[in-house]
Parts: sequence; C-alpha cells; structure tokens
Amino acid sequence: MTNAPWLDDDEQKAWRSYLQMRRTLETHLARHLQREFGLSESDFEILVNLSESETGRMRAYELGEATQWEKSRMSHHLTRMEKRGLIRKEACEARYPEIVLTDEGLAAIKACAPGHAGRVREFFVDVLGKERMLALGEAADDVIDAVDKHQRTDCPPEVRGCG
Amino acid sequence: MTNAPWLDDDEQKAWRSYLQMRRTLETHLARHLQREFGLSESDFEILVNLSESETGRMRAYELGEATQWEKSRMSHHLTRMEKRGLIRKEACEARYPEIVLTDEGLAAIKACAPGHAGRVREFFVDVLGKERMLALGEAADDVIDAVDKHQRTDCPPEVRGCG
DNA sequence: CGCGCTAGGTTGATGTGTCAACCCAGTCGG
DNA sequence: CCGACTGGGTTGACACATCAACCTAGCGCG
Repeated sequence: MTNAPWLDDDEQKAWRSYLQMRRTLETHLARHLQREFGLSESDFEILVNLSESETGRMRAYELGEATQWEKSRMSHHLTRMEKRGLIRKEACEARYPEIVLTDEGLAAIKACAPGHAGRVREFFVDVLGKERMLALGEAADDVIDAVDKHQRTDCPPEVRGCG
Repeated sequence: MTNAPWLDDDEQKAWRSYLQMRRTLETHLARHLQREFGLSESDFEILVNLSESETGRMRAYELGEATQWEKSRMSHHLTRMEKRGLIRKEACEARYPEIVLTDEGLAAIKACAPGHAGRVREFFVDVLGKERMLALGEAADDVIDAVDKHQRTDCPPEVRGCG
C-alpha cells in the first residue's frame, strides 16, 4: 500500500530478526520466571542487584544506577515489592531510606537463579556459541555507546547531562 | 551476598550487554515515536502491517500471525487504536470483522516512517556495519528457532501446537 | 436434531512502565 | 537569615501487557 522510505531488504530482515528475538526471548524467560516463582523480570533484576551487594542493602539511587530505570519506575516497583515482602524500606541515620533484602527475597532469588541462568545458557549462550556471543556483546556495547552519546549531545546545551 | 550458580564472567557480560542494548534501544526509539508523533511502538507495528498489505485491511487474526501478539493484547490494542481514529473495525459478509487503516492512520505512518527508519539506521545499521548486522540477524534467527522448538516440544503431548 | 467441541474474538482484573507534577532537605548566593 | 535551586524520592493518571474467563458461529458426530 505504501512504498515508504524504509530500510533496504538486508537491513529490514536483520532488524526484524532482532526485534523478534527480543520479543521471543523476553516473553519466554519472563513466563518461566512468573509461572515457576511468581517473579517478574523486574523483581529479578532488583533482587539480583541487592543479593550481589555485600550487605543486601542499597539506596534506591544506587539501584537506579545499576538498572538504569527511571526513578518513578523504581519507586513504584519497590513499593510493590515491599507489599509482597521481597524487600523492606528501612529508615537510617542518613537522609534517605535503605532498601533491604528480606529473608523471603533472598530465598526467592536463590530459588530461581539457577533455573533462570540455565535458561539463559540454553537459549542464548549455547545457541550462539562463545565467539558469536562475545561478538554480540561487543556489538551491543557499541549500540549502547552510540545511543548514550546521542542522548548527551541531543538536548539543548543548558540541559546537558540530562536523562 | 550470594555466590549463586549464575553464568560465568564472559557469559554474564555478554548477556547484560544484550539486556542493556535492548532496553536502551527500545526506550530511545519509543520515546521519539511517542514525542514526535504520539505513536507507541505497538501502534507503529500495527500500522506498518496494515500499510504493507495490498488493501489496507486485514483480519485481527492475520495481524496476530504477523506480530505474534496474544489475541487479547491485539483486541485491547485495536480497541484503543480505533478510539484514536487510527483504524476502524468494519463488519463484512464473512463472520469476523476486518481491521481497516483509516486516512488518519495512513497519514500517521507515512509521517513517522522516515524518521523512525532513520533512527534504526543510525543506531543499529550504521553502528554495526553490514557484516555484523547480518551476523546478528542470523544469530537472532537461531535463537528464535531454539525457543520455538523448545516451546513446541515442551508441553505435554496432548497439548502440542500450543502457544 | 442436539450435544459438545473448536477457534476467533472480547472482557475485566491486575501488574507494570511512563510522564508530569509534586515534596522536601540541603545548599548556595545575596 | 531568606529565597531560589537542586536532586532523591513519591504520587496520580494513564497507556500497556498478561492471564483467565467468557461469548458465539461453525463443525463433527451420535
């Protein structure tokens, strides 16, 4: 119907393959996590970060650095996770509260980590093989850098450092 | 805090790079589409499929095949798009209604396609270069196949073909 | 005929992500 | 001291995705 100024055939094919991989992998992994452990990928990401820290407690800000989430998303999600007992917001001497991994949260991440890692290995690591996997990792870093650089120089000068 | 049976360093690095690329690219592209044209990526996907068809009209089922969305997601989204005037659900002789691209919808996709394609080229095609792009496309196809195959053999025999 | 099944499609509840507006302790300039 | 600004964090409204339940035309079969 349209003859739009899209991408050429090769470009389009690669891009659509990428989009479908993204969708397929994400829904597949998310579904397993949800069905078997009642965790979303977001829950998982927070729990991983907390459990990898020395003390199991971090400020929301640090979690934001680690995950690159928007602060409002973080706030909403932490509220929901607290409601489910996976974490706790704990006031401390400093101005801002700390996010603490609860026993329940620790148990949850310990329970689901092996299965999740196994699935990542099955559908990503093993399918690609070491070389292609490393190449994809580097390619991804290049893309990330390109977008980051763009974002830094995109906005008007007085707003630099935004985002 | 935990010494979980995760992925090894290389694997972890590649996987996390992939995850971040996915997130970075998606939010960046989505934000532009939304800010400049008031379209979500989902809107875009539907409009692309309709506009690429000969007649600008398809059944919801065909759109489902093309996009791999769940039927309920499709239904909800088409309802929202109809409310905004981008498409119309039109009863026809056959049992199920056809989804029709409206003039407004056609205008929207024509307006935003070049910019969107340009951004895909800027942050994906050009950053990777032809060879890596093609390699990534093939890698993605392999991953998709692996997950698909798993899904087909995963569920109990009497449910085969589910999904 | 009539019963039940299938499959495209809809609906409602719920969890999630985003934007914009807001809150407020600290800080800096006057 | 005061007023403006900054930046971490919260809130509310809304768009979106998913699940499970439901509706219903057509079909197969007794």
